[in-house]
Amino acid sequence: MSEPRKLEVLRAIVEDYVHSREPVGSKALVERHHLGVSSATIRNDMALLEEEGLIAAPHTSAGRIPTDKGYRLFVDRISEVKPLSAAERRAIHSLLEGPDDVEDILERTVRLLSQLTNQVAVVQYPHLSRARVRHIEFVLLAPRQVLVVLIADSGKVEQGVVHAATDATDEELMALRARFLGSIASSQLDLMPQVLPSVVALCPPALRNLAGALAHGLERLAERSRDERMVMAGTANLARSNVDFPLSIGPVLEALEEQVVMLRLLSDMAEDPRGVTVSIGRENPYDGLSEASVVATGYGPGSSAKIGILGPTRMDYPNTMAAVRAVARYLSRILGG
Amino acid sequence: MSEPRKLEVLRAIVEDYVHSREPVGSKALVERHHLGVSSATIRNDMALLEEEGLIAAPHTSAGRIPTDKGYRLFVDRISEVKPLSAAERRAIHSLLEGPDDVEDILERTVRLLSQLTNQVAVVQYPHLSRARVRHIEFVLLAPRQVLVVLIADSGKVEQGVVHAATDATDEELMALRARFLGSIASSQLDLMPQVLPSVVALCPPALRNLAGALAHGLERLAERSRDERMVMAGTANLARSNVDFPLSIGPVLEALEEQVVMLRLLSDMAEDPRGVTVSIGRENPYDGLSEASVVATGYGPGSSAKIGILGPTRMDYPNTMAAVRAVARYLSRILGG
DNA sequence: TGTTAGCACTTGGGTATGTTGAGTGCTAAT
DNA sequence: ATTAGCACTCAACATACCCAAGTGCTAACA
Repeated sequence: MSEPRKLEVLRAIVEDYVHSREPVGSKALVERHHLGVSSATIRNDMALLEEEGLIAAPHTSAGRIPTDKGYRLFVDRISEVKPLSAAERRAIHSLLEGPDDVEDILERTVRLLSQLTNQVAVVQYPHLSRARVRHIEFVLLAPRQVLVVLIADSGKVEQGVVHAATDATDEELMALRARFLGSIASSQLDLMPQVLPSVVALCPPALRNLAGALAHGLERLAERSRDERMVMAGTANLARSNVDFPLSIGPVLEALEEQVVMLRLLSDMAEDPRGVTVSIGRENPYDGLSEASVVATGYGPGSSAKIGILGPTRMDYPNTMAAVRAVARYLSRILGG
Repeated sequence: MSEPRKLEVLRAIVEDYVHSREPVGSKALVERHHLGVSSATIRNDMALLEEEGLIAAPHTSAGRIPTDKGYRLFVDRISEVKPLSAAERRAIHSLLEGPDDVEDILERTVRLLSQLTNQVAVVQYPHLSRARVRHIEFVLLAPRQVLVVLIADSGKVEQGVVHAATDATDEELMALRARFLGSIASSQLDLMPQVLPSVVALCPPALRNLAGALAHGLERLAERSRDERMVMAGTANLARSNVDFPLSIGPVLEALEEQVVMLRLLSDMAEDPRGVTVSIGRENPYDGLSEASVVATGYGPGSSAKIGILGPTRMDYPNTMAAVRAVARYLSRILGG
C-alpha cells in the first residue's frame, strides 16, 4: 500500500471526526473525500493505521477515531497551518486597537483568542526580566506596614505589603526610596537580587533592618512579575463544545483554577520551530487534562511569555494553530516584542 | 390541617431534596422525619402546598420538588442560619492569616468561601469611595504616553495609561504631580471629580492640556476602583455538584465571565436585615441563572461591597448562608470595616 | 503486489412490549 | 382532622428484536 495514501486517510479521518464528532467508517470516507479507491482498500489501510496505534475503534462495528498518537502525527506531518480568513484578520486588528495598558491589552487579547478558537484562551503575563525599573514607591499604611510599589518601564505595576519589625516613619521611607531608586533605577528587574544587598549594606545601621525588609519586598515583586500571573477567558466554551461529548469538564476547570498548574504547563512547552507548540491528551503532564490539548506559543521579547488555548483533543488543529500564531504575533507587535 | 405542620413538611421536603437530589414522596418523608402523622396526611398537606405553588411534581407518580417560591418561603420563614462547625471556624481563622495586601486577602477569602460552600464564590473589590488618596504617580512611558498610578490609603493601587495630545517631559509631569498631590492628597476618592477641575484651571496655560488629560485619567481610576472588579473561585464546583444533575453550566459560566453581569447582580441585591440576601432561580435578573441561586452579603465599610456565592437553586441554604455571613464578617474585621 | 467485490459476522442503537414499584388522589371509616 | 385502603399513573428498568453501519477476510482481478 502507498505510504502517502495512508497519511491521506489519516488526515481524512481526523478532519471528519473533528467536525462530525462521530467515529468515521471506510464507506463514509470514500464518499466525502475523493480518494481514488474503494472502501475495501481504505479498510486495509485503516487496519494498518490501527496496528500502528494511530487510530482506534470504540467498538467492533463502529468507525475509527484518531488516537493521541494519530493527532500527533497529524499536526506534525500532515496538517498545514491555514491562513486566517479576512474576517478573522479584521477582528484581530480592530479588537486590539485601544488603550495600551498591558493589563487591558492582555484581557482583550485573551478574549479575542477564545472567540476565534471557541476554546479557553490563556495568556501569561509578559516576563519582565528584561524590563527595567522605572519607579518605586514606599507607602506607609500603618506604623509597621509598608506598601511597596514597583513600576517597570513596560508599564507593569506590582504591589505588595511588607511588615517591618519596628515602626517606620514617612521620612525614613523617603530616604530609603531615594537610596534604592538611586542604585536600581533603569536597571533590569532580574538584576535586583544582585544589586539590592549592597544598597542595604550601605544604609546607616538604624535603617538597615527596615531596608532589608523593603529590599526583600522588592525582590518578591520582581520575582512575582516574572511569571506568576495569567489571564484567561472563554471557560464557557468548555461547556458548549462538549454539550453531548465527554471531556469531563470538571478536572479541566480545576486545572484552570490552579493557576500554578497552567503556568507550569505553559512554561514547560518547548518552543517549536514551526511557531506553535501542541501538547496532546496524555502528553500533558497533568492528569485532569488527559482528554485535552494545549496549543501555545511564545510572544513578546524573546518569546519568553506564553499564550495559548486549551480544548478537547478533538479540535480543529490547523485553524486553532493559525489563530494562536496570528494573535501571538500581533500581540508581540503591540507590546514591542 | 395545621399551618405549622405544613411548614414543617415543606422544610422536610427541602432538606431531603437538597441532600438526596431526588423528588421526595410522602412515605419516605414520614420515615425519615418523625412527624407524628401518617403518609396519607402528609399527602393531603402536600396537595395543599402544591396548590400554593410551593412544591411541584415532575410527573404524576413521582415525589415533589420545591419550587423557587418554596425555597423562598423556606429561607424567609423556616430555616435558621446554622452556626458553623468548629472546624469551619478554624479554617476561616487560619486561612485568613497572612499578608494583608487587599488583593491577596480577597483571593484567599474567595477561595476559602468556595471550599466552605462547595459553590462558586465571588467577591467584589471593596468600594474605595471613602478611601483617601495616598499617592499619585505619573510615569512617562513614551513622549505622549503617561502611566498614571493612584494609590489609596486602603492599600489599593490602580493604574492606567493616558495619551497626551502633545509631547510631555518628565519635568512637566513632576510639576503636575506636585500640584495634583497638593490639592487631593488625603481627600476622598469620590471627591476627585469635584476637586480636579479647579486644579487644572489653575495650571499655566502651557500645561493645561496635559493636566486635563491626566485629571481625566485619575478620575477614571477612581471610578474604576469604585466597583469595577471582582475575584472568583471554585468554578470547578459547578461541574462537580452537577455531575448528573442539570443546571446546565454553560450559561452560568458565561454569566461568571461577564463580570459586568455578576457585578450588577451583586450590587442590585438589596441588603437584608438578617445579614445575608438570597436570590433564587428566576428571581435573578439574568436569564442564564434561572436555575441558580445567589447568596450574598455586604462587607467592609458600610457593607458597600459584596461577597457571595453562586450555586444551583437546590443548595443547602442554611449552611451556605452561615458560611457567607461568617466569612463576610471576618473579612470586614480584617479590612477594618 | 495492490485493489476490489462480495459476504459473513459483530454490535450499538432504536423500537416495541412487558413488568415493577414508588407515588398519588380519593373515599370511607375512625 | 386523620388514616387505612385501594385503584390508578407513569418513569424506570428489562427483554427481545431488528436494523444499519461497519468490520475482516477471502477470492478474484489488473
